[in-house]
Amino acid sequence: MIPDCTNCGFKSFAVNTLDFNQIAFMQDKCTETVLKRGEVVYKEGASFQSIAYIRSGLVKLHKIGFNDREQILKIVKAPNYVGIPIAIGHFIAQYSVTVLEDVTLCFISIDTFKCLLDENKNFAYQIIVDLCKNELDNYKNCLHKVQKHSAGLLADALLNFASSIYNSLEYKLPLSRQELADLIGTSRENVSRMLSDFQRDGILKIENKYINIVDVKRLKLISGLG
DNA sequence: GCATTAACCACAG
DNA sequence: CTGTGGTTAATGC
Repeated sequence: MIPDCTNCGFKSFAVNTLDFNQIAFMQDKCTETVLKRGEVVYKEGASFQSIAYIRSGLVKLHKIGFNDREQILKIVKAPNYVGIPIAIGHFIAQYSVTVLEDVTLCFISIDTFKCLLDENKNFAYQIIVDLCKNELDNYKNCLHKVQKHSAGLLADALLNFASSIYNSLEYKLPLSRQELADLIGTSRENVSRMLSDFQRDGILKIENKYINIVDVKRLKLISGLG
C-alpha cells in the first residue's frame, strides 16, 4: 500500500525538510505495512533491502550473542527509523527487529533514502542528529550494562518504560520475564526473584505483566546504587 | 571466614 | 512461561 507522505501525521524531522518534489519522489518508493506483535521487521542474517520508519507501535532490536544467548539491544518507540546503520554499508541485517506492540511502518528502499541524503543536506543533517543521539545513548547504556548490578539494571528498565515509553507509573510490560532478562543481561530466574523482592518491599505492585510503580523514590535509589 | 551476587538446575503450577 | 528453592562459584570485606 502506498502511503500519503504529505499528509502523514507522524512525519520525521528529516522528512519535514523535504520539498514537494522530494516528498512525492519518496512517497512513490514507499510501502506502508501493518505488523502485529511477534511479527518480524528484520531477521538477523537475512538480506536487507529497506529502511523502516516506524510510525506507530513498539519494537525491539535484538541480536544473538555468544553461546546463542539472545540480547535485546534496545526497545524502540515510534516514531523512529530502524535499520539506517544497516543500510549504510551492509546488505545483510546485522540485528533483528521484532514487533512488541502492533506497528504501522513504511519501508523506504536504500536507494531512495541515499538519493534523499544526496539531494537535501537538511534531510541528511536531521538523520545525522538522530544517529548521534542514538550513539550517545548507546555509550551510556553500554556503561550501565557493564558496571551496574542486575537490580540497578532492572530498576532502570522499569523506570525507562515509565518515563520514556508509557509516560505513566502504571503500564503493561511489553516483555516476558525471559525478554526482560535478555534486555538487562541476566537470567529469567533472577528477574523473577528481583520482581518478587520489589513487590515484597512495597516498591512495585505486579499482576502478571501489569506493573505499578508505587515507590518511585526507592526504585530510583536502587537504580542509583547500581 | 562470612556475606553478597548471580548462574544453573530442577520441579511445580 | 513463571516462581521458588537448592547448590555452586566468584568476589569483596
